[in-house]
Amino acid sequence: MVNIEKNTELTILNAAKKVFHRKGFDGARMQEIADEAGLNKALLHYYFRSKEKLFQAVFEHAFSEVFSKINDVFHSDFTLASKIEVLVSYYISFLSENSYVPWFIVNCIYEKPESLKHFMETNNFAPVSVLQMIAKQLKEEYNIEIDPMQVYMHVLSLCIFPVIAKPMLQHVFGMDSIQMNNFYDQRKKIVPTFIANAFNGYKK
Amino acid sequence: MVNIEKNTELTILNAAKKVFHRKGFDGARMQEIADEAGLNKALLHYYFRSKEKLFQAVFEHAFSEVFSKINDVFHSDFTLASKIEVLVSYYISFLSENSYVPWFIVNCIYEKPESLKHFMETNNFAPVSVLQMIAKQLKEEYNIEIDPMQVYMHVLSLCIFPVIAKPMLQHVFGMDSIQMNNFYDQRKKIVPTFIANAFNGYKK
DNA sequence: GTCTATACGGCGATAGAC
DNA sequence: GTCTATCGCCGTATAGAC
Repeated sequence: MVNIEKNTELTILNAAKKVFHRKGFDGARMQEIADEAGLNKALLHYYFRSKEKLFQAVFEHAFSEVFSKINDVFHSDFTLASKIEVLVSYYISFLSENSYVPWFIVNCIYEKPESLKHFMETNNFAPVSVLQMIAKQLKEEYNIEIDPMQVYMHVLSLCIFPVIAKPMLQHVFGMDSIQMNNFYDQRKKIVPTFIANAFNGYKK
Repeated sequence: MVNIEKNTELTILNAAKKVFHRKGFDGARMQEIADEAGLNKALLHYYFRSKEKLFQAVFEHAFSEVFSKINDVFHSDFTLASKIEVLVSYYISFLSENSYVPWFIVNCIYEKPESLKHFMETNNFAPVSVLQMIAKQLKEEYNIEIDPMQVYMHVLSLCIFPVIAKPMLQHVFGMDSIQMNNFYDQRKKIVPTFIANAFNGYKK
């Protein structure tokens, strides 16, 4: 592999990202990361003391990439339906092109829950305000009073699960890559419509 | 641990189930399974030749437990809304009490896709007929014509993802076990209502 | 900073006594 | 069938030359 990056540290980090995303923590090998980076195994330990530390760096990057978007969108100034439309569209695009990311995050949380705890402590991430925002808009725009956490879960589920299940769709239903792309592309319209229809259903 | 089971093979299988579900394939240790079973490591190899074979046995059990229910319900004789209500209620109960199962299955599919392939080949599992059934009922009962795979994914997503995300809910929102139980219990009503509302929304 | 060589431990698997 | 002891490999981490 050609070393395009300016410095070695970044080369290692990018290689580690690829390998951890493919294999998870236990499955990844320092040797494989070294090969991917076109460097020597000893260098990984020179820059990041241990496999653990290297993993932590990769995890935090992936986690904030996914979760910062939610905060941004929900604290903007649009209707709930618009916010959901933007969020769903963004997620389905981003995640279906990086389909290892949601698996990676979920996998981390089961394999190494300390990673998430560490992330939560260092970045002071405040997801509760998102819930308050949802509750407020549900009440004002639809006159619905249900646990905003439930709605939050509906939205995340409909975006994230189908991406996690990608390999299952391939193997169980034999979908090829063109069918997959169509499927995710259609979902960008279908999911916001589905949610909006559901909200309107409560009104009557 | 007390050996309650009749035969050793079953003792090992149950221990293996617990450990694989906790740690995944790479994370699990044959020693840990032996300890969990209250038996010796060598015995695992006596009954199941290798770690691989033992894993395969555990995987197939978990996978068929989850997927056979879908087939049963969708080939029954009720309205689509009723089917979904039954399925959602069953899944949320079963999965929230066995929250490692969905993670385990997803994890397997990323870590060892051959496992799924092997399962599909030995049990001739036909999920396409479920899709045809959904399409038929959507048309007849709601006059909706959308890709049934999309609807199928909506249902699975809303059931399975919140269970996969359980550890995230605990760590990010600090929910305790009582709050979690309430949350999943409420979902049994909220999700079928949500879906039914959405379907009715297409009518107008 | 980057490399080669190697120490050290852990884990899957097997041999062999009972 | 069940156990103890041990082999042999592989993977993380480090020592040390350049």
